[in-house]
Parts: sequence; C-alpha cells; structure tokens
Amino acid sequence: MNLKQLSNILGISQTTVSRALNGYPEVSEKTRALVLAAAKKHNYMPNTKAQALATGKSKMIGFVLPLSSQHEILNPIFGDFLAGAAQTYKQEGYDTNLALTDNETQAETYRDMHAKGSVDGVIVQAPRENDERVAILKELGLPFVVHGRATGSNDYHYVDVNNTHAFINATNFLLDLGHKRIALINGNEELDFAIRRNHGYTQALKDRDIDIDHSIMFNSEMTEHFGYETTLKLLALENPPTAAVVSSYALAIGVRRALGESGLRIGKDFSVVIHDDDLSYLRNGEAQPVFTATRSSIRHAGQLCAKVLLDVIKNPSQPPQQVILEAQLIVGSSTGPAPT
Amino acid sequence: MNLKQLSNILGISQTTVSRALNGYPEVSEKTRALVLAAAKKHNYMPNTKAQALATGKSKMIGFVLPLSSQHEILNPIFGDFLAGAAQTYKQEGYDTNLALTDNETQAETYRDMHAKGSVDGVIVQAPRENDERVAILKELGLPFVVHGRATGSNDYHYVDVNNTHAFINATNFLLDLGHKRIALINGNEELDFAIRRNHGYTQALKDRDIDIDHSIMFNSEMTEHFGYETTLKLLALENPPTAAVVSSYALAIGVRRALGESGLRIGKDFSVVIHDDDLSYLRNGEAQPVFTATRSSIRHAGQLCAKVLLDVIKNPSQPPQQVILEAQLIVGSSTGPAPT
DNA sequence: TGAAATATCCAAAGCGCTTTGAAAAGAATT
DNA sequence: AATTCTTTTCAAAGCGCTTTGGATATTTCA
Repeated sequence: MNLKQLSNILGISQTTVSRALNGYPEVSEKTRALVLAAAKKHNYMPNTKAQALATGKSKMIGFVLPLSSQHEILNPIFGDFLAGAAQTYKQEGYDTNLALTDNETQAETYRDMHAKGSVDGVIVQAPRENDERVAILKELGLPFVVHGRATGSNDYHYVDVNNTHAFINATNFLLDLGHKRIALINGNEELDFAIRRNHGYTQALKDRDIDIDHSIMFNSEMTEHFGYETTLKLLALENPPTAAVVSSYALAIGVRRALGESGLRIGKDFSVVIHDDDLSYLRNGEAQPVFTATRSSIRHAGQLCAKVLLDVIKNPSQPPQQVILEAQLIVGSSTGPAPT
Repeated sequence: MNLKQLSNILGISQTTVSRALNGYPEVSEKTRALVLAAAKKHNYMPNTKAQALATGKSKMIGFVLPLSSQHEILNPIFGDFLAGAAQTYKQEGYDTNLALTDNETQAETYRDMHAKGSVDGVIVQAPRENDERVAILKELGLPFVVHGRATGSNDYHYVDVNNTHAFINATNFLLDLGHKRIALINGNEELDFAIRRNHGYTQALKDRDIDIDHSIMFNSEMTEHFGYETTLKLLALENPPTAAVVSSYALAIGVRRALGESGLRIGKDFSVVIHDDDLSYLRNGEAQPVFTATRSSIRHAGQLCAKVLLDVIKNPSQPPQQVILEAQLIVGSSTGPAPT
C-alpha cells in the first residue's frame, strides 16, 4: 500500500492525503478524519526512503561502533547508552543507524555516512585527546554531539560526567576512612575520561599532601581480568595499598575475585570504591548498593545526548550545549575504616 | 556531490556513470576508470535513500530491541551478537537499523518496519513459546531468521545453540565429580533456551536415577543479584546442594559473591558450571577459563544468523536453514570433587 | 448580489538514483 | 565500401513521497 493507492481508494489527490497525514492545516477536519481512518484500515505507512528523498531529511541518527577495540566499546555501556538515546529519538520519529568499522577508518565512516546522506546527525563516543572526529564533523557540517569530551578544542556540543570531581570524591571518601595508601585502577589512558579520573585521584591525594605513587596507578582496558591481575600485583607489593579506586564495575568484579582468593575480606581488609555507570544489566546491587560508588546513569546520559542532538539538528547554528553531570556518591559494603 | 553533478563534471551521462560505478559490463574499462577516479576525487557516494527507492531494496537489516524487559535483552549478549551480525552485513553492503519498542508492541514494530519499507530482513531475538513474531513475519513475507528457536512450528530459518545438550554435559560433568545434589539457576522460563536448559539438566539427572528436586531449580532474570540471592537461599537449606549449573556468567558472579560471603571456596566447597556466551567484554578468564563452562560464542552466532539472513534475502523461497551449534565444555577452576 | 477573501483541493515538478529502450559509434564480415 | 553485429553511450521514465503554485469551492463583506 502506497500513497497513490490510498488516494485512489479515497478518491482524493495524493497531495491532500499527504497533507492530511502530516497534519497540515489546509485540509478540512472531515477529510482528515477520512484519510486517517483509511490509512489505519489499510495499515498504510509512508515509505521512509521516499519521504527522506523528498524532504532531504533522513530521520536517522548514526552511531559508529569501532570493532577492533572490543573491550572499550562493545560493552554493556554501549547497550545502555544506546537504549537511552534511541528511546529519545524514537519519540521524535527518528531511527537509529548502526555502522561498524575498524578503529582506523572510524573518521572515514562519518564522512561516508554524510556523503551517502544516511543520517541527519551522529553521536561520537569515547573521545580521545584532540579527537580527529570532531574536526571532520565540523568540516562536514554534520550535526553531532560528543558523549564525553575531546580535550583540545571546546566549541562543540557534549554531555559528560564530571569525572574529575567524581574521583576526587571517591578518593576523599577513602582518605576520610583513614586509608593512606590508595591504588587506582583505571581505563585506557588515551581516553579522555580516564585522564580526568587520573587527575581527580591525584588531585585529592595532593590536597592532603600525600605523595603520588605511580606504581599503584594502573591504566588499561577495563576488563574483569585486568582488575584481577592488577589486584594480585598490588597485594604482592611489599607495602600493599589498603584500598583502591576502580573505574568500572567490571574491573571491580576482578578485584573482588583476587581479594577473595587471597583471603581478604572486601570492605574490611581492603576497601574499594568504584565508578558505577548504573547499567541495567550489571547492577551494582538492587535496593542496597554492593560497592561504594560514584554513580551516574549511562542511560540517562544517552537520553541527554539524544535530546541535545535533536535540538542541534533542528537549529544547527546555536552556541555549544555542554552538559556536565555530577555523579552521586553511594555507600555500599565495599568500604570500611583502614585496617590498623 | 550527486550523480548529476558528477556526470556533468565528467561530461558523461548519468546512466553511464551509474553503470560504471555499479560494475555493469556495458561500459568500457577506460570510462570506468575515469568515473571511478572522479568519484573518489570528489568523494562521491550514491545517496542511499535514492538508491533504495530506485531499486526497491533498502539494504538494511532490522533489529528490534524491547525496552521494558531490560535485563533479558539489553545486556552484553545483545552487543556482542549485534557486532557479529553487523560485521557480516557490512561486508555485503548492508546497514543495521535499530528499533526500540516496549514488549507489547514488539510484533507491531515488525509490521511497521515492513510497511515503511525500511528493512530488507530482520532478526528475531529471544524467542518464546509459539512466538507470535514468527507468524507475523511469515504473513508479511519479510525475510527473517530467528536467533534461538520458537517452540511450536518448525518451518523457519534459525541459528541456535544446542542448549539441551550443553546442559546435559554440564550436569554430567558435575555428576562425574561425585556431586549428588546439584542446583540449577536458569533464565526466565518463558524463554525457549531456558526451557531447553531445564530439560537438559533434568534429563541428565534422570539418566542417573536421581530424583528431580524442584526446590533447587530456579528460573528468573539472569542478573548478578538473582544469582546472589538464589545462592544464599540454597546455602540456607537444611540439605544444601554441593554444586550448581548456572545459565550465565552474570549469574555466576552473584553466585561467587554469595559463596565468598558465606566463607565457601568455589571449586572446593561448592562447584559451579556456567554457560559461557564468550562475550568480548565479560570474558570468562583469558588463557585459562575461570569458571568451568559450556562455551558458545554469541558473536559467532551473530555472524551465522547474518549469513543465513543475507542468503534468505537473496533467495527467499528456500527450505529452512537451521543451524545448531554445539557448545564446548571447558574446564576452569570453579569445579572439583564433591566434598565428603 | 457581486467582489473579495478564505478555505479546500489538486496537477505537476522534483528529490537522486536505477533501468529500459533506443541511438551512436566501432568492429567485423562480406 | 556496404552491411551486419557489437560495443558503448544516452534520454527519459519511474521509485513513493513532499511541496509549490494554481484552481476551485465556500464564505464573508460591502
């Protein structure tokens, strides 16, 4: 069933049917009702391709998924973020288009998407220092918003968590419990959020005149395995830390495993504060949090990103919208006073 | 840059340019080379919408994500599956279209996608008993393949793991270690795979003349929390089991937490065999598996589903392609002889 | 009642591509 | 050299929609 057929059935021109469907005022309420009823009856829906071609808007938002760096992106974070974002798009009639690439051709993918006219806007994930994607998207004039921040320029739209502040808080929380030697287990240090978390951690220590010990600061892929291995290393030190700030729930699972195998009780012999993205699948407890954490819902971030992007699509030449979310400190059972 | 502009630049008709680009034989190699060079130079890519409209093929595969049932779908499994599938599509020039819906209108969403002409085929996830989606898609004539199986009819394309066999193996492994009382912690019992796993488990017990005790069989959402709670319940029984077969890694993390808090050593005091989807993000160990598991890569399943779907799109009226994958039993450190 | 204003509708063009059917050019055959 | 057969190219139609500009019907006002 297409427009032509529907208008034939109704004995009305395509123009009028189209207008009736799209809510234009120059059509009487009587015929509009007729049209709407017929459309529903015959289950008519406008062909999106034809619509896109005629209007010049594709009504699609693009996501680019890098394939090679599996751990960083292809993770539960992505799913939750996407769910939040897509949900928001949907309300405005936008669809979601996924494009996979290897890391090298990622920027190229944005260029292609634009050339092919398949999206009206895109979201940039996991920005790095001076991320080239930002430059390219600006050059193309394709609306975009960054989830996170790309250190370097600052004139673009983004939604980010205040990572620095979150990790200052996390570290302070442990310091207040009397911990003096606190490790950091963090994400890959090319990524902006990891850099900021490193900063927050060191900042908090400096503020209490505690020397930074780089041998208990770790940056890598945020896997369970890395959390596990790192914790074993830490415990094997001659002067092991009594606590750690850990950048994700997945890492923390590895930390807990290592502690368990070493016979240490979490929250008693060793304290852990994590950053909790509040993933719907991997919840940090239900009513009661398990790990003490700085929590910030990634799904909510997805919703905000989407909202901003839709706004930017509507009105492209507006000043940068920059949203900073504050993580909330929640206390679980993974922290306790420093052992004496 | 569009076809018209490009052909103007070249001084060649649109027809010839289009043919040159699409590899048709009725164009000389000389002009083809010219066209290709110019296209690359001006970064020309055909507008997908126009192409789709002209050809009647959208070159898009649809995924429907139910929103309300967060745990079951919006999880790492989905990400990995999608990555595998999308990777395969991409090789054939297909894009991925994501549609979110609440659970109730899920079938409706497939209908809409088809009416709007936005996809050439779809994948059905997490089938239930006599899943209505299968019926609808057949009625629409929209190519589809099911990931998993929808008990009931059997004349459709699917890719599935041999869940029954996997759980027979898992249970037997524990039985061989001398465990007599083995719990089952499994997914929601409306889902086909959970039903089959239940069958496999009971089958193995029956084969050894062990009575089925429904009070140590659990079906629900496969969350860490459910794993944790269930294990605490099991340990509180007057006659607690000495082992469990667990349907996912996430569940098993909860099981391990409960064991740890109860002072039980996993693989010594209590054995656990899991089903491991080999997720790229949540790996069950690296070189050495942590949990003893029946492993079957969900990403691989995604690739296979995609391959089948592309094949079906090309040749819609073929006999059902039905792929059954066998899970591989891998031995980790979560299992040991039954305590005496 | 007639002119002006307004409300309703429609025919046709155009979005950027593919593809048919025909024409032009070149090669092969007599 | 004239004819036939291939190869190469092109003009134009069509995919299903939106939208412009104009036509027709209806209402309003003098």
